Amino acid sequence: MSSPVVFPRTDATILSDDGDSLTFCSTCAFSQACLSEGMDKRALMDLHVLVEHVGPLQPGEHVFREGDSFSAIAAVRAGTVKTYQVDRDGHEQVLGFHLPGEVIGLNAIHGDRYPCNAIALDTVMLCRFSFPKIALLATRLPNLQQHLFRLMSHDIGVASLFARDNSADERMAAFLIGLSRRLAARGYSSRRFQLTMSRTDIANYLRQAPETVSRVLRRFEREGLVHIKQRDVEVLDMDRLHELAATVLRD
Amino acid sequence: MSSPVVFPRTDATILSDDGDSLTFCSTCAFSQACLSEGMDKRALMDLHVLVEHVGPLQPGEHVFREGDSFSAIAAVRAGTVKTYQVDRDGHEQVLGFHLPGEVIGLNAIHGDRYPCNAIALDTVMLCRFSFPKIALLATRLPNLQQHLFRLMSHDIGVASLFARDNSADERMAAFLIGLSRRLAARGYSSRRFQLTMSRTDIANYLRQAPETVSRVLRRFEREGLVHIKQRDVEVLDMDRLHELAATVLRD
DNA sequence: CGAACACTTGACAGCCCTCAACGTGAGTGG
DNA sequence: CCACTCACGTTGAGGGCTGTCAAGTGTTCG
Repeated sequence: MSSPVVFPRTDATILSDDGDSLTFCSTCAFSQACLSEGMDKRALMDLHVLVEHVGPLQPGEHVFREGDSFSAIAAVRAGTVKTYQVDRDGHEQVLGFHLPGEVIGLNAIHGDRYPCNAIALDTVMLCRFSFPKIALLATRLPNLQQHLFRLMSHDIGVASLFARDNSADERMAAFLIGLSRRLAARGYSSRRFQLTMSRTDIANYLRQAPETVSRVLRRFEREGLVHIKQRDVEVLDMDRLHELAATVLRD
Repeated sequence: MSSPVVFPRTDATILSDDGDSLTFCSTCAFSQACLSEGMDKRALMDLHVLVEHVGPLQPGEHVFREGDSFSAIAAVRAGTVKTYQVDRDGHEQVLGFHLPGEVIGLNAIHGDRYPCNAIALDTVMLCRFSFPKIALLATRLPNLQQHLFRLMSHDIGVASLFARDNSADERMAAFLIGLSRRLAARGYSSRRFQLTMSRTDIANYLRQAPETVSRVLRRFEREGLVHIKQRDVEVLDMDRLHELAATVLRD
């Protein structure tokens, strides 16, 4: 909990930028920008020189804290990052869970300070991008600029998903389906995966009581929707789960 | 309701771009970008040539509809624009109310289609910006690029404010305080203003029943927090209202 | 082995949604 | 000027979902 902020002091953890970077980043959030046609080799090198590899971070280590001055965004390379705020009563509010390939820190550009905390839930690897530098580079690389616009535009809609007044069942189903899809998009299994966060974190994210999360998951298990052992999830009936989630995900 | 989509066909409503544009836009969402130092007169002209003045739109007219192909963002110049989605059961979900000086359409960049509908609640004037053009211009004007980044970054955090675990009172107070602040930021009165949206829209936005909105507002009135006549609001006790809203707004 | 923590399960209550009825104001046509 | 209509808003009664409180179980780690 009292671990140091690792973000502003990455010097010790920056890996050398060897030739493997190109393949190393093939699953990164910026791969589309990097690999898209129309970006010449020189430009690609500029982007890769910009990257600082950070980590590994241990569970409980913070990536950045609320109020830290904003200087960089980061793509999750491995592990899960939780973003959260703490209100003046000390209550935690989970804003999101960020999986490999996803970008954190975009909500800090406005305001020049991080508006939330970011903490590693397991062993986390990051790619750090100085924002002034990547923004400058984006003026020379329209594809990169467009990619940044898209990333931010995407995040605008995500937060409002679980703000709806859906039932506990629907939100939980949507949460599981969402995880499944995001993992599948990065090449992981969509049917079997691990919950890297506690029931309490899930409850907090879905705006429910931890007891409700527990009850709903148990009921899902009894009804044959999923099989859950500790934090290992196996989806048994993707269709019915999807049907439940549909009112939240709108599809 | 069945009014045509006015956004893709602005030709008839584009006003001439006379010399008054510079003063006309002084309260616009892009004024900071336009007027900031470091942007030469040539660049400023480029931006102003880009603008298409749209409107006036009548109440009930749509700015764009969900699924329309994305081509432009727009700054609200006057009036209020409501954004909303409709789920497959036909239920409406209000995403936000957009006041003068605020920008709509930023959540459409990702996906190339508008993910929601936008409708005028009263008489609305807009400034329309072709997104490909303004993005291209942003590669030459770092201040403009930075401004677009900030606008999007800001919108990322807004949606998560009214999540469900706050009480009806707290959310209503936060809604009123939020309106008050946003109006004040644009030069309007922070103590007296009009609700341009119906109780039903407010309820939908706050994830409550219309009856709850009605009851809460009446109670606020009985307790001397506000004076409400129809849709005219007068804030009588800003401090107590702010105190109520604090748990939602986090300040 | 014991302590701390996470998770589960049950009982109960409260907030708010639903359903229903009524009041109010604006616009219309006679 | 008034009756009428219709959408919007208000008010009341009742019930369900889920949060709160409490206790018990399982797991991890020193």
